[in-house]
Amino acid sequence: MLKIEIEGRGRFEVPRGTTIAALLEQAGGKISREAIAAKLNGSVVDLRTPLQDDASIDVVTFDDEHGAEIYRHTASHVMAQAVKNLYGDVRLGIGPAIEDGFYYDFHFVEPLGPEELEKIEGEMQKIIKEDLPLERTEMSRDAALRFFGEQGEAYKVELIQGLPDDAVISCYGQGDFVDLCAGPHLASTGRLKTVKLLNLAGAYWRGDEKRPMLQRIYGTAFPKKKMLDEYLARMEEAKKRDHRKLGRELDLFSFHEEGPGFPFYHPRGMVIRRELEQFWREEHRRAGYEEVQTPIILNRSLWEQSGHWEHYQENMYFTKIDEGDYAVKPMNCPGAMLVYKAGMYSYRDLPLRLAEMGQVHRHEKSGTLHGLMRVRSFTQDDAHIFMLPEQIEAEVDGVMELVDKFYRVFGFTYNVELSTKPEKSMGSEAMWSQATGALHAVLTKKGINFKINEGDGAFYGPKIDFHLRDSLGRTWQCGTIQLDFQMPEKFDLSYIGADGQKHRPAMIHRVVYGAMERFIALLVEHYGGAFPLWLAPVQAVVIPITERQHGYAREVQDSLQQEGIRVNLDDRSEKMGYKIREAQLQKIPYMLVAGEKEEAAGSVAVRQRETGDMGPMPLSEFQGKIKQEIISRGLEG
RNA sequence: GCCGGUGUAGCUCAGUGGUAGAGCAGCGCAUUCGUAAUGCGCAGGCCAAGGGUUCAAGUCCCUUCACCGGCUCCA
Repeated sequence: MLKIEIEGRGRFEVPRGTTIAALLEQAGGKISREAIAAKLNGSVVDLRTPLQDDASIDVVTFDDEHGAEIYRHTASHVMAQAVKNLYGDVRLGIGPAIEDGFYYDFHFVEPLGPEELEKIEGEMQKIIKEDLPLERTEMSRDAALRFFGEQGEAYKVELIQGLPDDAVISCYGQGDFVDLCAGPHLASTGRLKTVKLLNLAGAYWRGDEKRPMLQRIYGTAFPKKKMLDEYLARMEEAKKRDHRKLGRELDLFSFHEEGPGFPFYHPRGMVIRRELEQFWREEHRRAGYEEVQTPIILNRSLWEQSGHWEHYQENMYFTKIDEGDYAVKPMNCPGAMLVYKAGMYSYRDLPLRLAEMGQVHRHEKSGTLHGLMRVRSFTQDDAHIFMLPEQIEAEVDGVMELVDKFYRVFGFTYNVELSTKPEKSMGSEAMWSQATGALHAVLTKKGINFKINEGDGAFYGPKIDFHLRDSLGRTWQCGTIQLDFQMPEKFDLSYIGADGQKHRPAMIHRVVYGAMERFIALLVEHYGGAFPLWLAPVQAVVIPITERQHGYAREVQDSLQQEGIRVNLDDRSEKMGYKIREAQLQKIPYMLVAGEKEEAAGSVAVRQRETGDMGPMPLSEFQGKIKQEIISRGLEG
């Protein structure tokens, strides 16, 4: 008999070879119903695993770390089986679980239409009802290659060939469906409760655009119908926050066929942008930056010198002036180089922090454009820091602090990535490892959690990226800190050291917001259009109850306007309820109702967007209060 | 750029080969109202663009453009 300890349930004795599932059944209670897999001595295994030695077991349920992943991975296998049942002639790609769901990539002979999803879902239900056990089998590399080769599963064959020599090759099968898979999986298909196929998309095999494009079906699965409903409801809510929808509804910006990827800012969107810039200038002045501006169009020779001509050309726009070739800038750095070169610097002048709100143009592929998140013309809140080599760590640290300060003001949480040398790059291996090492050191020293993004650096240097999430959970790169030893070299930058000799400065490229466009898009989604007072395009609207108060309402408006408050007057011939409704929908922070009583008292009845009616308040008092709130930018102190 | 989908009034959407519709928004008139929609009326369209099939095309076919969901790429 084996002695098995079940975490939280005590010790059990079972004969050797008993499966975990059987043991859990013996243990009784909901544990056997809720178990998805088990941790056997620390590693996650199938419930169908037979026990061979004394061990301790920790049950994995849907809410545990790998629970949902295993659950949905099984769902993806069931989907693949359903697809094979329905459309025999189909080759399988890969089908992992992802955040909130799963997908499977297929190569169909005839492309699949979205109306087919329902049919596949129906077939999945059948398979679930059959409650087929998922059997794990291990096979030798040759056997596996033969097995999948005979079935014409070319992609699986490729996967097997790519496995390391010492890999255990395992398959999971349910019914007559067998898939290459490391597992673990649910014990049987019947353990799946609700599955839902969500959408259909194209995806390159192995994410490589030179390889065939497969069709990817996305879906999700939950152990309870209610959880699925909640998930779908959450997605619906998230769609309402989509900045493209709110941008139109709140009249912030627009796009036109005449300029795909080129945003048009409307007056209200422009207010947000200017407020962000103003805040940015204040903070950067405080952090020791000076501001410059460089031209949008510059001569080809500059781009050849910077390396953009060679490394970035496919993203650039070109034009001719007289007979000369010019490029529209895709980055601000070469301009900043020329600014630096216009002067003479001593080591005492460094670090020199030159900031630039620089509008750049990049030719992004048509399919990648996405509202304000991904555009072809955007303004970077750029800066180039020229410094002594020994100042690198302190400067990187300073920028990280600045980024953190900014994101905290807006209540964003972010994740950090370190991107290393890409294939297409300039500079020696030594330079790259020195620069990458420096960034790595600062991140480690600050104790920041970060992910390494192999090969994702800029062509001139490695970078630390800051990513924010949109309403649907997609992440977007915003802030970035790029360390660059290349440009100073290319442009022969120098400073005079204490020794009276010329030395080469190091340089950082960095943005905090990233791009104004993207950051605004994220703000719209983050706040659901209800901007904090200091950013709100319209901060207050005066609502007279009848025409008799129009004169007074105008006085109120004038008085607030004189104080620099963005205030509208709604003097249309509508009922108050109508005007309030509209102001609420426009997410205007304050509604100031001006009726007979208020006029007599020189007050306004204040209605706040979130809290509702706050009752009457003398106009002067409201004025002081709103001004204070604007100045504080919603921050404490 | 690639795969799939979608394009009808400012917005949201009906319209499945036989005379372009609704709600909201807009405009006009009436109404003068106390915290999320007052009533009546009037306008508003080269059905994304171009080509084709047909006696007849918003509707079927082709091409292009834009957008949406992904992939790739990136701030």
